Order: sequence, then structure tokens, then C-alpha cells
Amino acid sequence: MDSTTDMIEQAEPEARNAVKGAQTLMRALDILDEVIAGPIKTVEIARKLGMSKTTAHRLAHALKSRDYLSITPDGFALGPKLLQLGAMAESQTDLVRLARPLLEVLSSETGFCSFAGQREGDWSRHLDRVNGRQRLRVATIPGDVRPIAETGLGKALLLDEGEETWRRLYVASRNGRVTESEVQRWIAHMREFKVRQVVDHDSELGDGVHSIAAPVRNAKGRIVMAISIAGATQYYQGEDAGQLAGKVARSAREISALAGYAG
Amino acid sequence: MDSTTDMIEQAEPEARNAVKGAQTLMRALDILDEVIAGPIKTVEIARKLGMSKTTAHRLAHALKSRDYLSITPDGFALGPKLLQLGAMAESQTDLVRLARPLLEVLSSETGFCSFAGQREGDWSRHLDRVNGRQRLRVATIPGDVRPIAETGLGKALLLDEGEETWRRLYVASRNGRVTESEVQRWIAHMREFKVRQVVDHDSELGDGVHSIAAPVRNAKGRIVMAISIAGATQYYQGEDAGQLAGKVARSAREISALAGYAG
DNA sequence: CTATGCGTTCCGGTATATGAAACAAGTGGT
DNA sequence: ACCACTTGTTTCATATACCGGAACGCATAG
Repeated sequence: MDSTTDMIEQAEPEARNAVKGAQTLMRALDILDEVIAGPIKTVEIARKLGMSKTTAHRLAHALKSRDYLSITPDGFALGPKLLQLGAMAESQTDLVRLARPLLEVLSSETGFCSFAGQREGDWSRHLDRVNGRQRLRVATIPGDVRPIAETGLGKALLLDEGEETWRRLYVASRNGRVTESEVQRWIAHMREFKVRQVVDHDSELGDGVHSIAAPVRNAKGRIVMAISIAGATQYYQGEDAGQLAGKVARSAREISALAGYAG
Repeated sequence: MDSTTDMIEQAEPEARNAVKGAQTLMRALDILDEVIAGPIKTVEIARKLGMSKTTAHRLAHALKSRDYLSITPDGFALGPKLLQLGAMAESQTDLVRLARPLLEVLSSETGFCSFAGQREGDWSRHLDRVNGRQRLRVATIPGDVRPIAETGLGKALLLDEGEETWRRLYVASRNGRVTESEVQRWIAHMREFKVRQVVDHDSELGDGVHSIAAPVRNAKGRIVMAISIAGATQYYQGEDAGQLAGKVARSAREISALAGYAG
């Protein structure tokens, strides 16, 4: 590298305004961003984005001429073209493929195996796995199906469910052989997982497997997948539990962003 | 108006290229349109749209920097931002409100009452009505629910269903009091309606009501609503049946476009 | 090694986008 | 009736944002 850059590492992660030579386009997209929040008038657009009334008018109407915006009594609103594009993007988007690179990073950073899976009724299906660097590996392979309350991945898929559902699925996973106090403890844990949006799971099968999982949300905010890292309990010795959980959660958020989640 | 315009009615309905002063934006949206068809490389974009490699590169990357496009091994694909915009547009879109103006045109052009409704299981619910100019009016009001096989609107909602479903719903609507040959005749009619994407319906209740209905599709191509015109049988005397059907079908297609349907 | 295809960067000239200003049209207040 | 105010629309001279040609980097292939 050249000597002027190694003094201060410009941390700026190459933001939106990095691209030059497309001012008009960028401004138009800024307008779209404003309209996302709800119908908005020309003057308000100009004010918020610091452009002249003229420009706001011209660009908004250009977008309208292409059906990206529509005109309502309350000003501009999102147009039908976006419905079409959204539907097409959805059909072109393969969540597992999108998640793959993130899972690889997760495994290489943590050393654990990482997984992706989705809900199928009362079951969770594993869709993808990336191996870590550890000698002992969780055996689960893509395609495997497990009772949803029995795995960390499954619990992450359940975070938006009500407590009655939690109870039902937990009891089912234990074949009904469970005391009320066990159920209460389990639900209390789920509450905490829900707040943190991360699941910490110790297998109740006594096989010494521990996993950390987090939900992935789509553009509508629905949980459509979950990812996890998993490995033998002893591998967690000496690891910073909070940091591991943070990494899983961050990866899940990144995948969510790729899936169009805005929140 | 001024005297220069009344000679030749410029039929041009103000196309996309009408808007001036947004070349960059328009070209970028052209690129999006190309990507809809599937992943595409920079050079291919430039070739198809007749722009320089440089420009295609710059605009595509500008769109990518805003997540409207993503980069795949096969070139540019639709990006996550479109998932978000699509979901938001969907939540902002009220089909009934969109359909209203079209229903009003339909009624004023034909004189008949017009209706909009959607499917609820084995029933069809009327959501909106616009009165025509006729003395005799169909009594149906918004909120009314009817067996789905019993109305023109309902049949339009069923056009994408299989023949077994048609049979089941027809038999149910007749409380089982129906011969096999009647069923066959009914299904034969439905087949024809499906081809024409227009339903011609004579009430089997013997109340002298006739209706013409057509399905409305959303961005994913699913039938999500239907519209119809209805009135006493005698009002259809002297009307061109094909022309009426055409008007209903065209209105339905226009509403579908507002709902993001591309086909 | 040359050839070919694609992505990327650079740069000068000009088509193009910009904002000020004025106009149009509606709303509400006095 | 008039004015004050708001929002949408059009016009226009100017500055600059955008364009395309050219050249470079980097593959893959013959």
C-alpha cells in the first residue's frame, strides 16, 4: 500500500454516497426511502432531502411514470411496480444460498460447526451445515428433522410464538414426561431468549452438546429461518459466552438484511 | 382548449419517456427491468439497452450500493431492498380502495351495478359496490356472503382451482340435489370461463339476475379478488355481450396491474 | 505468446440536471 | 371580496453531473 494510507485506517465502510456519477439516481432513491414511511407530499420531500421543489417534483413524477410511486390524496405512495419487483426478488432469493457465506465466516471465526434450518410444523429441518475446526462434531446433517423444542435452532424459530405454544411443543418433545416446574423453568428461559433474540441451548438428551442460535427474519418481519453454532460442551470452556452469542446474533441480523428485513 | 390540438387527438397516452430531466434515473430503472428476467452481466445490460459499458457499470453499481441489486456469479440479480419495498408497498396497498375508481368507470360506462369481492374459504364476500343507472338493482351489499359457486364473482375467484374443487363446491351450493349431467355441464362452462378469464353467470335461483365477472391477480399471479357487473336479465337485451365481457375483463386487468400483476 | 471477454478506472466535452422565479389553483381567514 | 398562504407546475439560463471513448487489469483459452 502507499504510505499515506497506513497512518490512519479510514474506517469508513464505503457508504452509500461512495458511488459517484449518479446523483440523479441517488436522489430518486432517497425519495423512495422517504415514501417508505408512508404517503408524503412534494414539498415535504424537498424539505427533508434538502433539494429544490422543482427537483423533488421532477424526480417523483419520473418515478411515478414508471409506477414506482403512485399519487394519493395524501401525496406520493409506493407504487405497483414495487409489488412486482418484490415478488420477483422473492422468487429469485434463495435464503440458504444467501446464508452460506455468513455461516462460513461464523465457523471460521468461532471454530464451531454452524447450521441453518427452518420450521416445518412442529419440527425443525436442518438445511445446511458448515464444519468448524473441532475434532468432535455434531452429527446433524442437512435434511435432518428434529422436534422443534428439542434443538437450539428450533427454539430460535419459536421466539415469536405464544407461551401456550411453547408449553405444548415442550411437553410434546418430552413425550408428556415432564413436571409443571420443569415446564415453568423452560418457559422462563424462552422468555429470556426472546428478549435477547439469542438462544442458549443445552441438549436435554445428555449427550454433552451445546448450541447458540438466532432467528432470521424476512422483509415482513416473520421468522423464516434460524442459524446456530453447535459443539461439545467442553469446547465452550474458555470462550466468552456473550461474545459467541453476539457473533451468532450479528450473523443472523446480516442474513435478515439480505432477506429484506429492515427493522 | 387551443385550436392546434383539436385536429388530431394525440392518442399517445403519455408514455414512460415523456418525463424529461431524469435520464440517469430512467436508464437505471431500465436496468432494473432487465434484471427482472434473471441474473444478467454488465456487458449484456449495455448491449440490450444500447448504452456504453461504462454507464451500465456505473449505474448497476450505484443500484447495488443501495441494495436494489446484488451481485451473483451469474451477474446482477434483484437485491434485498426490493424485498423490503415490496413488503411495504403490499402493506400500504388497499385493493378495494384501488379498485373503486375502476368500478365507477365500469358502472358509468355500462349502466350496471358493479361489485368487488374476495374469497373466504368456500364463500365469497362482497366488499364494495357501485350503483349503475338502472331502476332494478341487485340487492347485494358490501359485507354479504354467498356460497362461492353460486355467484359470478365467486366463480371468477375459482378459475385457478382444480376440477375436483369445482365439483365439490358446486354440489355443496346445490345441497347435493344435483345430477351428474348437471355437474358435467357446469364444469364444462367453468372450463370455458377459465380460457376466456371471464365468467358469464345466470343465477340458478331463478331470480332473473345475470352477472359478468373477472378475476383480479396480485404480483404473484394469485387470484386475490374479483369484480363483476350484475343486473336484471332483460337489461342485457340489445347489449353486445362480448363487448360487456371485454370491459369487465379489461377493468380487472387494470386493477391487477395496480396490484403489481405483470403477466 | 496472442486473442478474447469482462470488469474497472480515467478524463474531457457537452448533454443534462439543477434551482430561482413566476404562474396556477386551491384553501382558509378577515 | 380580498389577501395570505400552501402546494403543484412550468420555464429558463447556468453549472456540472453524466456520458462514452480509451486504456488498463485480469482472467481463460487456443
